[in-house]
Amino acid sequence: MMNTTALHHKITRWFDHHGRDLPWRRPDCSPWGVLVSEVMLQQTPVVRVLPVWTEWMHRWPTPADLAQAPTAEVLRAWGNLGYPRRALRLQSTATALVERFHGTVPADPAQLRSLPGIGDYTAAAVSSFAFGIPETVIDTNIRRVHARLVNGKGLPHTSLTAAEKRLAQQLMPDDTSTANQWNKAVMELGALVCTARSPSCAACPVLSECAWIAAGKPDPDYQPTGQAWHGTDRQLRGAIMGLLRARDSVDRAELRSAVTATGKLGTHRPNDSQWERCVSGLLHDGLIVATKQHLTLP
DNA sequence: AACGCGGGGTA
DNA sequence: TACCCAGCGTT
Repeated sequence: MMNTTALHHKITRWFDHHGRDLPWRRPDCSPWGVLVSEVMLQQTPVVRVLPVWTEWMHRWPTPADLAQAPTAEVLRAWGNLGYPRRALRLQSTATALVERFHGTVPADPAQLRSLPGIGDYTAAAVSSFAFGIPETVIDTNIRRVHARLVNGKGLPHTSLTAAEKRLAQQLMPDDTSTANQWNKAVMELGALVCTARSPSCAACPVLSECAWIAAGKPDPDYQPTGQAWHGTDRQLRGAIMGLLRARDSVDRAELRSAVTATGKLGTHRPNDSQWERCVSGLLHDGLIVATKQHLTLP
């Protein structure tokens, strides 16, 4: 293992000067605000989350506020962040916080992990960022920095390995305050400098320690297979949700023409089975509800 | 371990 | 066009 103390110093110092001033990082942001930001940031970039988070925290500043909100309004406020099941789970988490934690956010990662939509990453992130508990945080940015800096790989493997977890724990500073700064700093380094596509190695504070640089920046071991979009169920589900966010309801007989008229499907024309599969899937997920004649948000 | 799940910005 | 993004839950 390399000299980790030098890495800690260089990367946290870099963060002090170059870290972004994001609202959920400010000292006056509540743990609830941190939790909301982390859920919104699950697979959605910072720039798209910013305006939605700001409006969200204005409307529902505490878990109790969100728990009491109409779910249809919650889904509309979620807007086009994507993966709207996250919004349902966030409201369910708000209810659980009221019922099980007196309306507060627990600091214990195991208790956080028990909440709907809170996985290993989000539990560790909230525990560290909101409460200063030095949990080992591992997100896609941190994995990529570790893969390059320590292992000399172009990108980490698709799935998180036990070896990666051990490495992340070994790299954690012993000092609590430094450990929490390290979590934020490595994540930010991955987001701003050590990016997936075209990293800005000239701006990197640990360029001279980087195993990937030393190895001649080899290409990733594997070929990423991107998600399809055009014609998929996700596209159609998203188009149906987009229509219902803009309307009170839609007549079931007019669903196809109304969704098609939004233009969100491009040239794709779903067949009967795809329409049926997507509508029943949205019903099953609780993202829409059906009366005899209409579909609406919950 | 692999898959389904949104949507938009970027190279 | 393909890839990427502060992942999670299910199979």
